[in-house]
Amino acid sequence: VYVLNRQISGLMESGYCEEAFAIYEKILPAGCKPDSYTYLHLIKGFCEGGELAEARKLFKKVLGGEEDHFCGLSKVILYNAMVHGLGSAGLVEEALDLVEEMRGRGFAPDMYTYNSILHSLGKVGKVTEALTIFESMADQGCSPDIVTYNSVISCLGKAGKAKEAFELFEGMRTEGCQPDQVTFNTLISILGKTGELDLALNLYEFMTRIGCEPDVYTYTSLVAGFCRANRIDEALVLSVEMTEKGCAPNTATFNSWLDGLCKGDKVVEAGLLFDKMLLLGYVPD
RNA sequence: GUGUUUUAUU
Repeated sequence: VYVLNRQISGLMESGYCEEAFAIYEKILPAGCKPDSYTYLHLIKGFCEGGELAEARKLFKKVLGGEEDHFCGLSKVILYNAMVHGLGSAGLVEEALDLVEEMRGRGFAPDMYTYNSILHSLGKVGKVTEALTIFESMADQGCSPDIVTYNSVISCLGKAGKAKEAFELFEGMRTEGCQPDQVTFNTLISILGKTGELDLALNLYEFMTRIGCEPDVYTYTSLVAGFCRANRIDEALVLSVEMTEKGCAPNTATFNSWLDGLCKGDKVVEAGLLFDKMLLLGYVPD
């Protein structure tokens, strides 16, 4: 099963749902038995591939009946994967129903469950609902962790509540939760959208100083922010700094650069950069 | 030995 599971997982990663499922169908004939990993990879892959119906079908097959194949942890992981898949597809109500179902069967939601739900609420703009759950989760035995804070900060930022996002940034520190690279990247991105670019630069320096290395997310947020504000020269300075520090750009970074060049009426240069991007083997999206 | 959650561009 291990080998076949790895194949399923690999095919799913590359978006080959059908092919992955074909491997699954070969498990029994091969004299093996699908295990919880098999179903996790299949359910997760189908969800990511937008094949929710297939994911639901498998989920029901393996957890819908009376039979009990897997240990509690495996079942919680499968529930969490399905909750996340539904939530990411914008089906928050269905995801919440599934959380109720797991509760009813005696499986307490864990950090993954809460964090997935919070993320999907943020994604559909249900900030109030997210905050309610955020504030009550500690009573349910799940104190917010770094992922929770980062997710809710991002959710507030997307809702245009930059002030509240920074209040939560303070809040997490008073609760003894150390901000990490993702926290800073999230905040820098928010500041890039509100146009508070000098504050963004302050945070960029600060994160470095306390040992959080800026990465491609940091630089792409900064470059995009400066381009948005038509401060192309500063975007360029940051781009040079990025490469000097050995941080490789990716397609999103190229998109920001192209955007900045076009905004700066340097369409010819944008064309040249695009050619260079292709030459370097980057795939435009 | 394969395990589910958070951040960037348009």
